[in-house]
Amino acid sequence: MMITKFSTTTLADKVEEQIIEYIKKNSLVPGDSLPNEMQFVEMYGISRNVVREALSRLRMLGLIQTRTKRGIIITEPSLLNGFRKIIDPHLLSTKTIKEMMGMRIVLEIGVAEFLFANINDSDILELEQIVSRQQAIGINNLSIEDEMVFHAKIYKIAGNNFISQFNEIMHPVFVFARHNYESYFKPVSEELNKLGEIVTHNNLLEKIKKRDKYGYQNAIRGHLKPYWEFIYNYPKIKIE
Amino acid sequence: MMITKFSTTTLADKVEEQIIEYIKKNSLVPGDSLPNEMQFVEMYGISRNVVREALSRLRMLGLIQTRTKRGIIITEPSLLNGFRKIIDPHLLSTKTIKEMMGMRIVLEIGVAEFLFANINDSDILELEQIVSRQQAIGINNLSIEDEMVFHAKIYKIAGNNFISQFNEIMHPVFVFARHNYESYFKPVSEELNKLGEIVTHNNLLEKIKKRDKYGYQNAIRGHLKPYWEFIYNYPKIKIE
DNA sequence: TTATTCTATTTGTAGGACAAATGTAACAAA
DNA sequence: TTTGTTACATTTGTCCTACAAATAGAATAA
Repeated sequence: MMITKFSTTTLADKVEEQIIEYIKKNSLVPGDSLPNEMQFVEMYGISRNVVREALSRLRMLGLIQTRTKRGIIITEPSLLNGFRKIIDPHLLSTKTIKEMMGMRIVLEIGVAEFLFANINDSDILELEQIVSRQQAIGINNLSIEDEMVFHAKIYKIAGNNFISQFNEIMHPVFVFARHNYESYFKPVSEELNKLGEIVTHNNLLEKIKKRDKYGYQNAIRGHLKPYWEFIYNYPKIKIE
Repeated sequence: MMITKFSTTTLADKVEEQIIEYIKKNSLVPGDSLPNEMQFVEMYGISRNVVREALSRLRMLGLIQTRTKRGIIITEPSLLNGFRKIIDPHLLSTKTIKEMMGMRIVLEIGVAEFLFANINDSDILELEQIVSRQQAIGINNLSIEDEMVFHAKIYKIAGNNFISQFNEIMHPVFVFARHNYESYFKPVSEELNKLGEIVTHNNLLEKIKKRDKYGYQNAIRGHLKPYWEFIYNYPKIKIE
């Protein structure tokens, strides 16, 4: 098998780069307008198709908006648009999925900083409602969507919209992973259960009520233990 | 001023969506090939230009590769390609920049989990070298690039490539912020200095050597205090 | 001054043409 | 038969022209 020649840069690739460069060079900010298509055609000596391909990409990323007659306007890009589009777990390697899980653990632990800085009594009330609803369902019947409600609320309290979005976008990866690698996750969960090491949302909530940040971070670590195991040990099955 | 009608979905938008849908519906994975351009033209009853615009976007995201005669092949997308392209700090609102800073704090705190799980003696040796080189330069002469070398190494030890990349991509935002909001950061730093609360890389390294995770997380919090201040207090200047 | 109409401009879409690359088949040579 | 070469057909990459749809701004009317 030949080594893949990956040097297939098209004109659209170059023009895309040039236009981004143009924005930076001229210190354009959201609200400013760009040259129109034909001007780019003349500037770079290429066909309108190519310009349109490049602009189409920037449009998708939310970097520009286009309107007839008005031309092209720069907008504040929605940072995670591209990310959202391509996160199809089926397309990700196990390595990448492990990295997503690592990201999840890091975010959950780190976000506790902001969680405990911001939380107030009414937040705790809402968390209690979520938890009691979930206890009614029963821990074993909890779907991953139910599971996520609690964590989404945590992120919301932490007050960082970007991180909330990020977590929401990664969510399908975890759903997929726990389904696709069920033969791994199931015995791990059972083992943890046997050892009495399952950490529930209620356990997390207890720490939150006590405003015990370190306790919470510890508990989160336990709560996400199956991911940790997966990252370090898959495909071997082993619990320390 | 009129309310912006944002419903300008073009055919390219729709076709892009359709093709992503096509991939999911048919459970295609990296290595599989897609219908060629003309087949999409017929499938959706549109012009080749539109198909090419849509494919051009997917190509940019790293979701597909195209080669003459061979057609279109699905590849594992590089998750952060789109993100990397649009992170131009000039285009970001202060709100978004604050969110990036929050992300930075969360990552640095959270990544300590993996840092302390993975670190070995040779890593510590390398960290010592980095720190002593930086001490030679002097803390006040440290450029933000120098500053970043230490943290990049931390992420590398933690062993999550995605997070490393993520941090690297966000880096210019911090460079920009500290430059653009210098009138805020400078007095904050001076105030911290007066209070003797500056946390250096050397301080961090001490905690690492003692394998003191909680101490490290605490120290990181201090190290990133200016960002924390910015998030909560900008444009007001205030240190608790 | 205000409301309406008209016009010119700009993006969105379609379709044709050809160049460049290359997988595949046909053929030739060992 | 196997291997190497050549020719062909297919597919992407680029360019071009044309027209529809939308609309900012000018011209006009009330």
